[in-house]
Amino acid sequence: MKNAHIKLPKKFYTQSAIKLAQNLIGMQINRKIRDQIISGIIVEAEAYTGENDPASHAYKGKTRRTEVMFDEGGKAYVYFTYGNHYCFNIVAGKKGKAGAVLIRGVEPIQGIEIMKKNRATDNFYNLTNGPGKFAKAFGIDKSLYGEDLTGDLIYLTKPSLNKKVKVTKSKRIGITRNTEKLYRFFMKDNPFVSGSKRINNSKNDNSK
DNA sequence: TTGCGGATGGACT
DNA sequence: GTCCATCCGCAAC
Repeated sequence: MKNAHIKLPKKFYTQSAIKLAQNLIGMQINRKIRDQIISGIIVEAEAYTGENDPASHAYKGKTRRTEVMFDEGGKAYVYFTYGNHYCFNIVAGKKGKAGAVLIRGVEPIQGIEIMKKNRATDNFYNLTNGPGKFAKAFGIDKSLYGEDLTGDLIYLTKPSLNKKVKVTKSKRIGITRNTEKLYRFFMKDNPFVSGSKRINNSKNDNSK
């Protein structure tokens, strides 16, 4: 099988969560299920540093749930929230230092029929425009906790088309602590960014 | 052992 | 626009 894409090296993930979040925008994420590949471009991500970030799960220290966040960057941190939803994070930084990047929005480019099946919807623009939606569309669950992102099950690549990406930053979403920090990064004007609600076939201006 | 908060999404009005 | 289902990890007792 031809591999036009090159996997991002382990070293890429050892940068800080904040830098990693910015640099992940525009990268391609690939998921292999059985013999099928699902992939998409990351358009939205949030950084969670361990220290001095009360919004981070790792803020209170290492626990069984968060221990992978203290490991070396380049692994998957998957957690379950609100009883219904999985969220997928990429561990950042060096071993011993906590940090992770939450993937919030992805633009589908391959395996779209599988995503529609996983999400049980036909609405293309509603497949992956949110952390829980993305995880479900990509078949992500706790079995991927700690999975190496340079492996085969789920891995990141640099797209062959290396377009210049416009990255905007804002406050993070859905948290109650440390909300002022501008740790959320996203691709401007991309319909798969989660902030804009109610996206239909016709794009209305987001008045808010 | 119990109680509770949470980095959400979907159904419904 | 509003409300609510529903699981896991953690702290307290």
